[in-house]
Amino acid sequence: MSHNQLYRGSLTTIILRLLEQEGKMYGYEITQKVKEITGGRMDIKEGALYPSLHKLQAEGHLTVEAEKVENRIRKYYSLTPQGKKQTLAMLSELREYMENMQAITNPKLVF
Amino acid sequence: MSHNQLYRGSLTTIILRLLEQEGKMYGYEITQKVKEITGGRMDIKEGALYPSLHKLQAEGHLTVEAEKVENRIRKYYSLTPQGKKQTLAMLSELREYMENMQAITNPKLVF
DNA sequence: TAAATATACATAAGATTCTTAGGTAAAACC
DNA sequence: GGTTTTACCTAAGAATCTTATGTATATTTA
Repeated sequence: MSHNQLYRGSLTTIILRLLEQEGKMYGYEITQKVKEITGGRMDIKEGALYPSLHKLQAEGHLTVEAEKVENRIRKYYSLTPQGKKQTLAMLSELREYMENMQAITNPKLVF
Repeated sequence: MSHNQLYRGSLTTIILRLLEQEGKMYGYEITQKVKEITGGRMDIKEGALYPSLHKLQAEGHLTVEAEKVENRIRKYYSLTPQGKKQTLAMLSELREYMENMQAITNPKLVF
């Protein structure tokens, strides 16, 4: 993801949020989208991405449909209703995480 | 830390930043401080904390001095010069992480 | 006053999530 | 024709955490 341990644990949130925005995406597309959005500062590794997608699918958060484009297979993933709920939950947890880390690293001044 | 995978990878940053602010702290004190700052929403587990402190010390980021208070041992940790550099580096990485996650989850509108 | 909780340290087994390294295959570029 | 890009995949090992357990003293509560 980025040589940086902080990214550990956030891949699921990223996948879900991108799918919520884009409707449906295939794996390789997700890696490129993340590079594009972050100006190359984040790099989703395929060894992390594909197992994550399979797990989300197994848990019922994603559905998949294969499509043949230019003689190559693409597997398009999209959110199930359960996956949409999960996305909202994880985005809310991300906000709470950031607030907590802000509170710890930038303590408010007490008079 | 918090049932939530997002926190995975941020313990080191938390320890270093608290030590930067407080000068010196002992392990148990760190767990209490984090609870206090986050209103109980974060809970550093001892099974994660102590190995982390030992690792930071082994890497040369922390020094330790034991002190006996009310017949109990406290191990006070403080930042080495190298640890201070590391703290700045990790805080900068935290900011970059948050900016990247913001960019992905709250995409700016393009007109 | 006895039991429970809080303070204070520690380690070990197992879970989870990642990186690294490898593999297959077709299209596009040089 | 060889390299890069596109597109999927898995397995071994690393890193970080949780859970469980252990030791020991002090304080609070029933």
